[in-house]
Amino acid sequence: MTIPASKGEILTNEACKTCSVRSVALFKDLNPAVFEKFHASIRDIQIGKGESLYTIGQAGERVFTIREGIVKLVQYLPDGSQRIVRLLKQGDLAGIEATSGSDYQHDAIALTRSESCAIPVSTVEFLASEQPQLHKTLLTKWHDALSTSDSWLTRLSTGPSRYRVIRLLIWLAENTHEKAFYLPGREDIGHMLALTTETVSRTIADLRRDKYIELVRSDYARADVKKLKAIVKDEAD
Amino acid sequence: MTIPASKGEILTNEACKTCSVRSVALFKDLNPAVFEKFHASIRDIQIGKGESLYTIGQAGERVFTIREGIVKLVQYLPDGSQRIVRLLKQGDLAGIEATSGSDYQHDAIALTRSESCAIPVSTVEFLASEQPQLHKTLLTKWHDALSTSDSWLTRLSTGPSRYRVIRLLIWLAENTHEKAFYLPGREDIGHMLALTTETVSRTIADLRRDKYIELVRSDYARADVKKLKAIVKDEAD
DNA sequence: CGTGTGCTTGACAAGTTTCAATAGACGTGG
DNA sequence: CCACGTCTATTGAAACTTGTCAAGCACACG
Repeated sequence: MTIPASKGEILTNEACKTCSVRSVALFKDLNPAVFEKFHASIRDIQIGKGESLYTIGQAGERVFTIREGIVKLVQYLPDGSQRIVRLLKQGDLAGIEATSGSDYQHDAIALTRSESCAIPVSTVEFLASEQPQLHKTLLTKWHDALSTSDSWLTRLSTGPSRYRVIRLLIWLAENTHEKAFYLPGREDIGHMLALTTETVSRTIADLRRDKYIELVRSDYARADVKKLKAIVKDEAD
Repeated sequence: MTIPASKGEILTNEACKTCSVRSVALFKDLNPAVFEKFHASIRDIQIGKGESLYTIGQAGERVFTIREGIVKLVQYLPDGSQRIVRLLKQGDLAGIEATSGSDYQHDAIALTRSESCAIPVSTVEFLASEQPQLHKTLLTKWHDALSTSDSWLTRLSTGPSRYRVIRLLIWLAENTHEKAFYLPGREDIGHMLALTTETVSRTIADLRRDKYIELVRSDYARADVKKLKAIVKDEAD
């Protein structure tokens, strides 16, 4: 199921310059002349739903800037049960632990068809030594990851099932530009919130009956974010 | 309750050279001559149980290397309930988000009397520009924080209360050099595991009756780690 | 037009919280 | 030195939430 990163295509320089995530990407502040020299080491990786970018325990040789799609990071307990510890979306960096010389700590699996740039760690390291600003961008990426992790502990793993599901829906709705957002399968949601699929299914069915959310397709939904926030007493925007 | 970091004492250069956490500290690889120039900006901060190193929302001006004690990082939900997202111990870095220019994201409160070194972010930044190795050490610290966060999601926030308590006890026992380890109050444990104090109390009382743990004082315990691991099917050492 | 996969629902069991009361530990001041 | 108040831990009983097991349903795909 894993797609070797080395299999990807090389993107044209032009494609990189007009990239949708350029403004938040790792190399956003990089001197174009310097960047051009290393451009060829970067691969365009496209994977379908259910395919993986990398696997837990693999040597961390590349980081992946997500351009499109949603990727789950999964860890496992000794009994085989799993936990989704984060979702990555446009602009996020997958496999960031590779930049500290570590093996990958998760399975990175696409929830939706995904596009990403695979960047060798050696490229990151070399460019960072030439352009110190990259260090700062990298720290920001670490910071984002840790903030998200903390937020998952505080907001998605605390309180009754209804609140957890609602907070996840708010997150999904607010991290999408379209009116409708991707709604993961009940089992995946369960693995994000430490709940069973049945409990998640009941909760979502309830929220639909109460008109807080509405399915536009089996895996796309629209939500009344304002009302949802009122329920969990989240600060209004 | 917060102790302004600027109030701390200056440590002698000698004290730094023989520091107990020197081998894992931020400046472990630093050229002594360079270090000496910035030594004076570092303060020795000692705080008692219940006092805080910094508070959520404060401008992140310093990072703190913990030399002694246990510090909890706390976040809050809109309804006022709290969640402990990590515990810091000897060698860990508190307030690491300050190095990415962010405000502090938690309340950092001592569970036991604690000693730490307060290092201005400006010092870290300047030294990093002189000694690139420091960048790598810093990335390692970020990586440690994120690994711990992931592990709290996977191991401490998943499964029945008994398993969560046991996994926390294992963590506490393994992160202590003495035979007995610090056992936090039931309420704090509850905030780490997303359980009520009553549930935690019952679970710990049960584990005591079943002889898996034994209190040597109200807040210190000894545990049969091997048996505990067998229960949660953790890989034996 | 079956077959598979994922979603929903029901009924019951198990686990957890809630509310309330009691018991212990500890420090203060009489 | 003991009495008292405070704070934390423990325990019980009832209410509630979530998990488990089992069945039915819907939609997609071959």
